[in-house]
Amino acid sequence: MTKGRVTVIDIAKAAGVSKSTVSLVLQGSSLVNDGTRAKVTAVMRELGYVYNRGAANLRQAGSKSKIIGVVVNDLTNGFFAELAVGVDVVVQSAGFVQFLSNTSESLDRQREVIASMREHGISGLIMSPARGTDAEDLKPLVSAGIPVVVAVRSVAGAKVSSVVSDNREGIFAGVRHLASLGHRRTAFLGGFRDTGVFDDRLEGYRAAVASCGLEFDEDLVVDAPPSRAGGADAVSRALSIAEKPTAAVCFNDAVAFGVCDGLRARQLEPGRDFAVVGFDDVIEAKTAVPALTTISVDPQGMGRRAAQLLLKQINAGKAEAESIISSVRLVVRESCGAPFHDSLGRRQA
Amino acid sequence: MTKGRVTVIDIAKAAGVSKSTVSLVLQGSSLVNDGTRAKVTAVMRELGYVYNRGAANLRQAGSKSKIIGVVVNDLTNGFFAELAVGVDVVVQSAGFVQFLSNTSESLDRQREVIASMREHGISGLIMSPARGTDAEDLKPLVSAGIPVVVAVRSVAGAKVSSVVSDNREGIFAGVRHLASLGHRRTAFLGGFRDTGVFDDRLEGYRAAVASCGLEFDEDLVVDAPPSRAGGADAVSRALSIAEKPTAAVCFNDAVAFGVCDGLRARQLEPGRDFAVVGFDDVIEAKTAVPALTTISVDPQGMGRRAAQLLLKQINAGKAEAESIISSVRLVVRESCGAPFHDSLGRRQA
DNA sequence: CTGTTAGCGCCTTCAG
DNA sequence: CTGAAGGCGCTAACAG
Repeated sequence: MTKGRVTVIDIAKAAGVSKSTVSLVLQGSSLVNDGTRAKVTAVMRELGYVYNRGAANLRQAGSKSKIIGVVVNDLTNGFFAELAVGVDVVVQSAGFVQFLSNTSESLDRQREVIASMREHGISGLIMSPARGTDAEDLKPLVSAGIPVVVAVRSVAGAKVSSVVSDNREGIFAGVRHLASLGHRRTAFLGGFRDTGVFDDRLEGYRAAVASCGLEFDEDLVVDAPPSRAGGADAVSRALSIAEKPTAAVCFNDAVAFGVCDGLRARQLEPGRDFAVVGFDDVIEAKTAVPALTTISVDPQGMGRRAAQLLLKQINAGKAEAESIISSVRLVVRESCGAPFHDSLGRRQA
Repeated sequence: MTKGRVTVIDIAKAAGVSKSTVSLVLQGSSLVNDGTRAKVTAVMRELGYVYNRGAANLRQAGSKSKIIGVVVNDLTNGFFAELAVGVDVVVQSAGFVQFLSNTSESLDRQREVIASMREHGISGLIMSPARGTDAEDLKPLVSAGIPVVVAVRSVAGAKVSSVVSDNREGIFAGVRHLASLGHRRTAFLGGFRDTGVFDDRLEGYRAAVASCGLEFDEDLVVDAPPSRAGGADAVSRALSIAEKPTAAVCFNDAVAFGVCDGLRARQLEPGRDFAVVGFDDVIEAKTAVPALTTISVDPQGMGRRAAQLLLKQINAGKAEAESIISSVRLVVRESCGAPFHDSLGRRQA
């Protein structure tokens, strides 16, 4: 049974037709007699034939491999896992399969996996780039005519399509929401300063502060790793300054959770003693009993959109880069309350 | 620059050697002059040559495609995302790439992706099977000589290797831990009854109850979807019975979080008014300020082990199925306390 | 509608 | 150490 692979020739012989006929059946061509087709498919099933895409792909001039590469900076982060799932959904239903690799924010690793993917002849690439990714890194891809879509994080100067969320607007809305509840000192917590996403969100923060007639205070911007631990750290630093904030918008939900941890460690109840707004809506937030008000982006949706964009470009042969800014939504959870605070972060009345 | 693909012929011509020489260089053969090798590699870089694995693979009799398939039932679940990352780590460092697909527990989808992967000539498959996966589903793979490793969930009757955690022992330890703290009525919450994992864990529960000289009460076993919402539901059902439990071991961490949600909704503080033990250690638990005592399994570690096992089998050509039972660890978090309770779940003293 | 004839890009003899 | 053939499994023209 394991006597070498079953090929079109085998099934042609067994079905008493020629290989070309088999090939036509394989491609669902209408040029073949229904009876013949039935017989051929029957034989294929019987012999346990499996199509060899590698060979087909080799023959077919171009490189329509039906495989698309997906590179993610941190699959361990629920947000990116959801993104990958979103991509997978449309990729799968389009008859493609996805190479998925995790870079753990390592540029070297990213280079390696992209190289490896190229060797396998991917017909397109979707990536949420590792921090520090340069337009130069994508250069070889685009000059080889491989469509690329970057997601979540954009790569400055790269002539590729992108799907990013409306970072500026999200934070803007969050800060204004808090301001409308009476908060006059809202901190911006978490995130790495060397990223475009941080820049965009910080810009939203500044804009909102300005538009509310408040004063921008550099001390209220506390960078930290975008993790739960980072959030706990950030809030403790934020609360150690003279004029304490009474609320915070967080770089992402992981940070927000960490901020809650940090608050509780100081006997402050998030949502009651200190208002917290998260960003990104990772898994926990979705499946949870409401805990935080969040600026919600739909990672699966972004993944789907990125994949659709990529497929469009693959099918179109060649199209210029296109950018999608995925809109965000402020989700106010009733249960987290919206207290007014004094300048020490204590609840008023 | 996009004038068709650069092939070995192109680079041979440009370097003034024959294609075979180039081929030898590609495989790092020692049969080639150092000077020649240098020149060839230089030309390769210059012309932007990319190795075509598809073609190589086609020629090389067998099907050592350097790609391994990974099928996961729910990538959205941090546990499985970690598993995939673990697999990726060793797969990548072995020079393979991974096809990763998500089945969302759909058997149809699972069949499709496996078929698709076969067409692409995967040299091995790692899967955490969708619920209801049958030994029959894996039959074609094994009879085609493709090594398969199932992870997390075993498939009864399938002659494939597996890497599962010690479910029985984990729950056993959890229940005994609670008993040692004085809990005499510990519930077992969450999980689907139609899975082998549930069976194993339930068996551990029964064994522990017996070994502690307690009475087994069917009412204390509450099945529910292994999600946060399921956990909230399960605990509310568990607390609605006459003789209330004072503690619970949970099917997994998602359930445990849900249980905490449910407790808080009833003004009970988890860890103080009701002891909760989680299982699986998904991301939240690891990055969190300690919240729960958990029965900890290391999903990345399982992924790594599964991948190593698979690679071993791939390299060995053929080996019989091998099973690894990944040990678990009871992690007691100080901060969650270990209170004694009365039969109403109220804290004593 | 079906059979024949060439290769896709690469790797493996097998001689030079 | 290098060059010349042949073929992996499949598809793309053409003939029949």
